[in-house]
Amino acid sequence: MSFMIFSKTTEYALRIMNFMAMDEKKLYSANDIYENLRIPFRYLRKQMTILSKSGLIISVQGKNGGYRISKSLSEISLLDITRVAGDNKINNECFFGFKSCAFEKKCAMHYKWAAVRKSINNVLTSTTLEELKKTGTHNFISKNSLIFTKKD
Amino acid sequence: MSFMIFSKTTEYALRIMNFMAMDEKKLYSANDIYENLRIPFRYLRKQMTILSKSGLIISVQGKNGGYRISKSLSEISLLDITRVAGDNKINNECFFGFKSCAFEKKCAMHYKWAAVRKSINNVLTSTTLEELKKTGTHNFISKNSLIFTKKD
DNA sequence: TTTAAATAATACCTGGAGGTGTCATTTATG
DNA sequence: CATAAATGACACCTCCAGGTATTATTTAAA
Ligand code: SF4
Ligand code: SF4
Repeated sequence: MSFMIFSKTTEYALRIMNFMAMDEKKLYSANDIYENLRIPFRYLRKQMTILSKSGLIISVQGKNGGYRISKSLSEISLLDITRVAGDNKINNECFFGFKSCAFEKKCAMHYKWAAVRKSINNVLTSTTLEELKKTGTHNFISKNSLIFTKKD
Repeated sequence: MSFMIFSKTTEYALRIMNFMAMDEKKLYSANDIYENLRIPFRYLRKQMTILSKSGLIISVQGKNGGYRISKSLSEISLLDITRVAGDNKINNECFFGFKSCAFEKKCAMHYKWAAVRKSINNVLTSTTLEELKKTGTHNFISKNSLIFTKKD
């Protein structure tokens, strides 16, 4: 199952933050997010706690509690989000996955792959939630899908 | 542990093919490859069988047997190699990992990410083992490392 | 002050990628 | 033919990302 770039957890984090960016001042409950994104409820709860510990969102406990984006949308890049789910391995990595280069001279992939990595980093660094908010009509699955999974 | 592009198995396949490209006519035993790449021996054996079933290499059984690249180096692209280890998921995939798009209008990442995917595909499709062979001095770990792991 | 609605903490379960162990089969060579 | 050196087949183990289950804590509001 090779060739993925993001883990499922990272994808979840991206979807969640993108969804919450719809209204950056609103306090979203885990249930609100679940209803729209249908990420497995318990796992979603776990991720919300992690996101809040990361500082990207703040949590409010107790009745009518929930989560809110903690800073200006223009200050949150997609790279910031991908980083909370795991370590950004793409930066110091050889195309072949060698820990230290096996070759005396640079192989043909070295600079080509560096360029790929750079383009990924560029797009993740330069795209903010604010830009994302301006595009796309955010229906998520609630309108698109008639699949209703049970919460528990 | 997000952000990887290739699975370990795919990386192994790339290293193996790249190594065997040093001498495309030579019959390499699994042991030869192990001595140079130090991929866990039993797993390496398993992968060699898979590679040979894929048609990229042929296997010769019996004493003095081994493996040999099955066609011209210029006919084997890196994409061909990455494909044998798993399905090329990057092609039909949304940045957020949605199976079907959640939005009515394209989000800000849609075309940016398509460009990233395209650049990855370009480099994998256009780089062949032949090109790889021309660059890099192939020492692999045998010269670089003094770590000798036991085979069994 | 009691209740209900929310998050937090913690432990556990599961499937699959990566890795091992064992035996069977093939074939060159003495 | 007998042996040794190679690959093939197949079952098993291990670890961890992803997913569940349960109980504790916080707090608004009836
Ligand atoms: S030269 Fe090739 S093998 Fe060496 S680090 Fe760069 S990509 Fe990896
Ligand atoms: S528009 Fe955005 S959400 Fe929709 S498929 Fe493209 S990248 Fe995914």
